[in-house]
Amino acid sequence: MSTIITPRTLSGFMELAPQEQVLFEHIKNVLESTYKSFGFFPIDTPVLEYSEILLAKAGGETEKQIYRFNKGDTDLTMRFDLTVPLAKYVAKNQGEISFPFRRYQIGKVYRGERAQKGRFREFYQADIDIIGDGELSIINDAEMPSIIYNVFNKLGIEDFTFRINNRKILYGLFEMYDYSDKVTDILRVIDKFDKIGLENVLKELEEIGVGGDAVADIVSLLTMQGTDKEKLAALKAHVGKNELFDTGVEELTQVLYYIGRFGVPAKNYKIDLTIARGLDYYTGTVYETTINKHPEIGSVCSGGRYDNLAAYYTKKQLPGVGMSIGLTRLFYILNEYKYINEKLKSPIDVLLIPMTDDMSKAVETAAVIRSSGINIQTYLEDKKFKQKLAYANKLSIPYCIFIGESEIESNLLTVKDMNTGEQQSLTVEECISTIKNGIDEINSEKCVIIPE
RNA sequence: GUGGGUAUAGCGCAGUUGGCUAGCGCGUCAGAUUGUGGCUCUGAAGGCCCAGGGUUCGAGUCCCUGUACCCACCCCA
Repeated sequence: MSTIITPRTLSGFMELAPQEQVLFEHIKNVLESTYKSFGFFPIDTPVLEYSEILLAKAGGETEKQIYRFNKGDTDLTMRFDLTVPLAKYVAKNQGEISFPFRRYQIGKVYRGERAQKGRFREFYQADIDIIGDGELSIINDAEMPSIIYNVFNKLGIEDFTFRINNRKILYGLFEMYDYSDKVTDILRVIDKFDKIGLENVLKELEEIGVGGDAVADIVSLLTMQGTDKEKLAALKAHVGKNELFDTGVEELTQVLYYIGRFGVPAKNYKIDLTIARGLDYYTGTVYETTINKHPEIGSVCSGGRYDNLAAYYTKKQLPGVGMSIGLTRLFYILNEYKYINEKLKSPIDVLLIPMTDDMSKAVETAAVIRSSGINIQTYLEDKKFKQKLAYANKLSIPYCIFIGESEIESNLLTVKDMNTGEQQSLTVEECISTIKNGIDEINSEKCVIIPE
């Protein structure tokens, strides 16, 4: 015998059991249908691109985390997000696209970093972006979270918070105080405020050579507690000294004004001036979203506004705004903490169990039932009756139909509801409507059930 | 890339001061008068104890090296 190779999967690559995969697909479908309901078209771009395309802007951290290799003379890179490929796509097809261009894309992306709890090397992103031709209304920045709100709402996730900021405020503020050259470092430290607290933030800032009263003032402004109104008021007190800052404050005010009009409840969003992250192409509004019960896993949906995404590929000015759900991470949280509705884990509605040697009646009946839109499998193997039932049970199939001699004789089917254990004799038509009602009831349930 | 931890059955884990013929739970498979699953009971299959070297009469247990994985940092969805 030849050598056995241990079957194993790379670290950081999620591989699901079939029943979990069904739940994953359910969630994915909710995202997709919701995105469509807001007027987004799907696109799909390759997993591999020329390195020069994907790395046009990159540099720094992203470059280190990239999967890159050569095939022959071609320098290839695996996409690490869906936004850069979108930029290429829009630049390449700008002649055919009708602006504003609303597209969604759900696909796997790759980052060669160390895997961790809730952090993967291969993961799904579910992006929505709106790209404008030359200009794009700030109101789009308020619509974005409302779309994600709808997604979460449909899934059954209610306890989450959009944390919203505007980078112009941050950049303007640091311009005011002549710290422009150190913005990136400063923001990285301030971003840790939630984790390490005010004192450590100030200490770390001093370590990177940024200290004094001016810095303390900025930090206390950015980390101030209070309502959104109070934060906006505090920001407005600084208006008039820096144009960029003023624009940022104005934009944030607009976004906050409209987000409620788009139907997002006040409990689901707030200003957080310490948010600065996301890839560095963001230039205005930025968002981060956390499931309130599991902040340790990090953001499940981030995004923001970019003034000119495709600058590397075209001279045309193409501003956009987008958000991206980290679907793999979201699923990981929901699955890990058993928040997913187990009732949805079978793609099979009915298992038809024949009890005669001749299966013709069973096979024919299954075809009739299937044509009515019910997912049905016929159990064809020669096993004991209880094993057939156990099979249905293990796969969480909600209904079984038995066809034996007495059923053939009476021309009625025995239908068993696997949850209640109840059985009844029904005609094919009755059987179809009974099962359909049951299935509809199950499918109307939410995917996610998070206990209080 | 930096720091810490872990490596024993498909999965989750025990293995006490070196004495192992290596166990337990879950899962898998098979049975408990052959048209009724989940619960229970009985039984079975399944391990080069991560790899290589060393100490020892004797190593799953101790030491060294390597590798893989996990956690944290960094960064991010």
